[in-house]
Amino acid sequence: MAEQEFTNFIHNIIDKDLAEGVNDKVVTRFPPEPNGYLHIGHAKSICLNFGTALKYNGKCNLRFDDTNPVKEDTEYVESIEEDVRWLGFEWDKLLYASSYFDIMYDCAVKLIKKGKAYVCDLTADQIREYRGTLTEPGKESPYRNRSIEENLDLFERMKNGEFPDGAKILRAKIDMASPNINMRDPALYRIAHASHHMTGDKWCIYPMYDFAHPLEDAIEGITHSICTLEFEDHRPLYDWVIRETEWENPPKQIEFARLNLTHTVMSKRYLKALVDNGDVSGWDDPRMPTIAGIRRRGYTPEAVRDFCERIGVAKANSTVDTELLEYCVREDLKNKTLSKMVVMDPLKVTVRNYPEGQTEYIEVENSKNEEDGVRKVPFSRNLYVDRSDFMEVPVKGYFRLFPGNEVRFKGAYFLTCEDVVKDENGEVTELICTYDPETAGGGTNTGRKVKGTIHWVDAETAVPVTVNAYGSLFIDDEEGNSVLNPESLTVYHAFAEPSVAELKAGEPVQFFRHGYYVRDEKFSTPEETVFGRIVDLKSSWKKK
RNA sequence: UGGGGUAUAGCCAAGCGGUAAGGCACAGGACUUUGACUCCUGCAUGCACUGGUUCGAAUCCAGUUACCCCAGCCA
Repeated sequence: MAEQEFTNFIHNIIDKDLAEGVNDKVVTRFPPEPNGYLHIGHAKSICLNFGTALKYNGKCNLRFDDTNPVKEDTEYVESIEEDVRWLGFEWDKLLYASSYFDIMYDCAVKLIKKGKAYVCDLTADQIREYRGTLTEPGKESPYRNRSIEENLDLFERMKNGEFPDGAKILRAKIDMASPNINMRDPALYRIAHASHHMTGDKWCIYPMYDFAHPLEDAIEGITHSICTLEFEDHRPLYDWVIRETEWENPPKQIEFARLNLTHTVMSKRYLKALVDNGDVSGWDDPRMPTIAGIRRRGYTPEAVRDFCERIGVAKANSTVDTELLEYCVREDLKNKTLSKMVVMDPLKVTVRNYPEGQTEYIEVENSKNEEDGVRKVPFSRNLYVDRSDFMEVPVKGYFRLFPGNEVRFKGAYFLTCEDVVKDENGEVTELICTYDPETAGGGTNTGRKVKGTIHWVDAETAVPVTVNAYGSLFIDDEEGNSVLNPESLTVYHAFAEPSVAELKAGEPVQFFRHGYYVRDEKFSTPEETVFGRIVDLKSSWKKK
């Protein structure tokens, strides 16, 4: 695939900053809070941050924004590292916001000394009342004008653990009448007697996001701090913290719209509920929009990166059609997969005029690319074809198997359906066909043309496999809300040509007509080989 | 009804005063040992709406409308 140059409004900003000498280099960061698994929406942010650094020959850090000990866990740290690496990015430094707690504390003291922060004794409820509303200004806390000395003393005692959770809080002294609620004396430090996954019990006060994040960026020398739209209102506070704590090269916060995908729920809380309720097998269930899930489903990092570039970056809220993601997956897989013959819904075929007990080995190319070579596939009197490749009463335009019609069995012979065997319910259970020995190899030299070519497997040597056909986890209800799709998983007991037994776990393969699949080692057992569907083939026929 | 944002095709998205890129989807057609792949072709007299400025406006100005975000001691 030709590398295309994708650019976006953030690059425009950086170009300008570089041209004007605001910055002489580019340093970005991907700053997840380790409180859950990453999903495809995070992939957009990862590609943006790491990709931007790459484009400008700069650096990008992976930074865990672990300022809230009660929600964070090392398990998530590990999964995040793995996911970023899987996507193919290398961080310059692996960092933790928690390692800056000392510096942050000093910054808070500095603010107090400047008269820009104070310790407030109001309860959470009182603070909410004092904050005012969207349309009415707030009112000042009675503790707002404590002396610097008293604030210093109180804050130190907060740090020393003299007060219980919620008893006191450190606040910025900005403007209780600001139309921007974030500027109405926001909380800087709260008391939380909780054990932190990195710092243990060293601290019992923890910085709030609005205070911590700009400091983290400034400490690391981040030039462009890219975040999502909901933080736009926080930018004045971000800049305030940087300014008041007096940093020389202030980072610039730039906001972009987070990714939404059709038929996909991206909320961490909701995804966790799916896992907890047992609606899915885990965070890495192949139907989950998590990076772990799509990885196990067989999506490739190349495809995900391509997707993230194609969707672009802008400030308009939008919902990208899942079809584009699937297109990217097909696009990547089509040139790196071998093709195999697998019959999902088997229908027995007996080749009436083929010698009983005879088996021949037919040469079939492994893919469109000659360099992938050929393999031998057994053919005999008893075969299976896909039920969907036969229609007793063909609809207009159907050119596969139907009574009296001749089709090509891929790589083998031309076969004509002569008879149909049914059970007592009238179900077709078997097709009686004849083959033309003159058409060996697919009959290119007979001059006769057939419109249909279908895949098949030899009944004697076929390998039984279980195939999980993953569909959309969500569908829209009448109101257009996303609800769980009860048909998100269809299990097929299929028959495959013998060579699929050699397929390795995680190695994508194309099953003719059906799509791209991958062997799922997590489900496979010595007795049962399990494949999962990565993505369907596009077909103009199925839609008619 | 305070503040901050956003509106370009079915879905994304370029565009930054000189006459609407590109991709997905869709529709035709060619090719084909799988109806896939590949390759052609088509797809906004118009950029939320209404005015205005200008030789010229998606781009500038004014007003209007719609949608999103903000009242955690979450991030």
